[in-house]
Amino acid sequence: MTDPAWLDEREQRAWRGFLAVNAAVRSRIARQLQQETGLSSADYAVLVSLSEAPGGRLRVFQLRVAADWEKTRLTHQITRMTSRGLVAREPCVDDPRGAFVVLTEAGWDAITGAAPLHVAHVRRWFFDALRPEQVEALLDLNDTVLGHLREADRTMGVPCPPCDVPSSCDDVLP
Amino acid sequence: MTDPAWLDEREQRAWRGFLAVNAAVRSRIARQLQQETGLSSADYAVLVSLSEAPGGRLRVFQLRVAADWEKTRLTHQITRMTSRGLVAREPCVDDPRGAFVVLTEAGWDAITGAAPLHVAHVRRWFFDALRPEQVEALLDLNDTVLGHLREADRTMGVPCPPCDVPSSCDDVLP
DNA sequence: TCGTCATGGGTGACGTGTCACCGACACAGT
DNA sequence: ACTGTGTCGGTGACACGTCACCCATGACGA
Repeated sequence: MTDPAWLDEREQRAWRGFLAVNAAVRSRIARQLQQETGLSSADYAVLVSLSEAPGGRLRVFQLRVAADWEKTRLTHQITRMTSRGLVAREPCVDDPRGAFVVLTEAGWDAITGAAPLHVAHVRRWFFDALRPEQVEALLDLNDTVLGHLREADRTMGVPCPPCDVPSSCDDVLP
Repeated sequence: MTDPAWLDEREQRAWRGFLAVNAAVRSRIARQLQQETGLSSADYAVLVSLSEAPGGRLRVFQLRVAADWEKTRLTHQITRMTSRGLVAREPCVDDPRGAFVVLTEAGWDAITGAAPLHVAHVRRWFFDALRPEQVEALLDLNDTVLGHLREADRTMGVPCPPCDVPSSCDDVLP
């Protein structure tokens, strides 16, 4: 192991590049999507998660786990999207303190219109640059780091997600 | 080439993982750094860029290029950091409409205190999980994608950075 | 000399994210 | 009944990021 108090030159480059690439790709895609559809990346992520759920409906905490967001962030996001007519809140009969979020007609239109554009941007700014073995390496790196984080959460007190939810997906999709 | 209107299963996993890993690692590091030092990731990035410049001084547009930030974002960030005493603005004698940003005493203290903690977090949440060949693959991926983006900028109208600056580094450093 | 345009930098409004805190409900032990 | 404690969800204040727009300076041609 090298000196743990600092990063060596390779690690430095790898870390800064890791941040720079992600920020650059995301900002390009977010800006274009915003201009073309009026949707932010956060809007898009919520719409995708809901559109992948049966009936376009999800409990708030399911959406929270699916997107790996903080509770309050999601509450505010839903409030704003409700005021724009993209989603709607519905009370939950089983659990009086629970609530559903449902895709509206306008929400369906928004996500079906935005998804092809978003895919095109992801291709253009990301996958068009990558060779197949680089995609493979990325998959490996993702699994490794996410597994590492989950393992750390597990050995500390963090419990498993409270409910069965498809998969973790942050920010921009698909 | 596969159907350009959609992502196949591997691409989907790679892309969502790319976003999820980055968000998870960054949020963990940002939260810990905030708790321990009161510095946000944006604060830290600015402090690092300034601390790497001779005299801890940089023209505003140099800082902007170094961090690859939007102009207004940097202006607001500097204003906030100035009000907290971490940096100071100084007029530029050469260019009457220019301005310098300078690290204050408190700014030096903040960055020298925060850097070792930050490095420890980057190790813990990121490099501790990675084998050397994964770091190598990440370096390759970074260069590939950043090169792709720069190439796209070049063939379109985007000019080169207006000034010679060390290197692009977004958000959190080192 | 007078427009015109590019550059360096800033301001204000507004959307977004986070923190501290609250309310309602369920369930445990006493 | 009575008080924790945990879960599900929300509110308000404040920090952060972006957009549209402004001001000042300087280069350049008519």
